[in-house]
Amino acid sequence: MKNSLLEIPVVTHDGNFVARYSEKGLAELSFPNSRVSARVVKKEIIPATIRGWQRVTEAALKSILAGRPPEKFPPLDLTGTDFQKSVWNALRKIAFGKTKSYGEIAVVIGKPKAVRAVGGACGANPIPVLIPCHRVLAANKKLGGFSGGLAWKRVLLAREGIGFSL
DNA sequence: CCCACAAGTCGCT
DNA sequence: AGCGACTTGTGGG
Repeated sequence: MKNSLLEIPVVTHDGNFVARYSEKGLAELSFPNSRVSARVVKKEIIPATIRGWQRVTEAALKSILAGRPPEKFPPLDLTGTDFQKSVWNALRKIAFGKTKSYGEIAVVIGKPKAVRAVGGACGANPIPVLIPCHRVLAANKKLGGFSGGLAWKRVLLAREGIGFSL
């Protein structure tokens, strides 16, 4: 299943993100951090279904980067443990422009003491931005960390008009 | 204020 | 089995 992932660049004003699709939907998304050798798959071999998802993904991504809530999300093909899926699911419920702390997420999934585990699951989030791991701040509204690069977390929060401490 | 530590869970070595 | 990771609350200097 992993081998059949289709890699497609998503061009935005902030650089080229890379989306990876499985037969079930969007499986991964990465920041334009390292200028990945834009290994573009020939359009002809991209199934129409995936081209449709790509269009939605691109629109959603651009909306968020422009500070607007996305209208639609592509189907997501999440791979992970039950614990991680619970966390990611909780993350998707955070309203645009709102934030939650790692501790609050832990409570939502019914394991109030698993705050640290939540951090780990967020770090393992395969689809940043669409699954708003950046809307999760530490307890005192401080930034905490971010696997995609702290700079991105700040940019994303700023675009959504979210305030935070340092 | 800064440092150390423990706790719940996952993934890599 | 051990350790680090997008944490947090507590305790001591």
